[in-house]
Amino acid sequence: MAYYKRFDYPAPDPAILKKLTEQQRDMQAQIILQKPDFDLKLIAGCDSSFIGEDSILSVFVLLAYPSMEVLEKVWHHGTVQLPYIPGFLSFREAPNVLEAYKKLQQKPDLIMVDGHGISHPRRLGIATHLGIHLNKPTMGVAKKVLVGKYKEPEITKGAISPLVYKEEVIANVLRTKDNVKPVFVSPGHLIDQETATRIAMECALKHKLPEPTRLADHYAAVFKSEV
DNA sequence: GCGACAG
DNA sequence: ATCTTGTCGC
Repeated sequence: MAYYKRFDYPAPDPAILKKLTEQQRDMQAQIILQKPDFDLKLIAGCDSSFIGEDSILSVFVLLAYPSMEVLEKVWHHGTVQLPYIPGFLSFREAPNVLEAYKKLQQKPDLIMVDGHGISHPRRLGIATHLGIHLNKPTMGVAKKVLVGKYKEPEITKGAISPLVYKEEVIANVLRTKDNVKPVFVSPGHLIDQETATRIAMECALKHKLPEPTRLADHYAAVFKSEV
């Protein structure tokens, strides 16, 4: 059996990959990046963790903005159908994430996703993917770069540096805490780069990760013991 | 051909 | 993502 590069995963069926890329092409045409029209009151944080090789646990935490008070936390446990392949993360995780989203009693004005938005080879990171499926403003906060080049931002909190890919700014490298590695903030859908960056900074209290994704990550670990 | 590669 | 020990700093 063919294996994908250095990963020990079976290579995806070429026919499946073709369908995925075609789907991405269609989604590409729908990405809207502009000043959001919402009056931000509710913001959600989203994150997934794995239990074994194909068992996934997705979590949503709903917070009041700007108080950052936790209002709801929901999760969904399921099975993934595809291996992790850089650039195709959303096809592996989004189905389960969408199931978790359905369990929220109240829907947020904006979703902050653990991962990239448009800072992706085809501008379709998981934050963008989810935004299009839900027709909801989304933004991505990633811990590591996927594509693009950047200069290290100043070492002080609040410093930003553009992430450039093919002559285009696709994210802001944002220092959310002094002397700590920066995060990569990019718009997902129905929001613009400036607003996404401002909100990420406003939600960064005492930690590197903004509260929404930090708490989603935290509760993912907590709920894991309940599965 | 050689690295790089979200979670 | 996950597997893992000690270690540095607020």
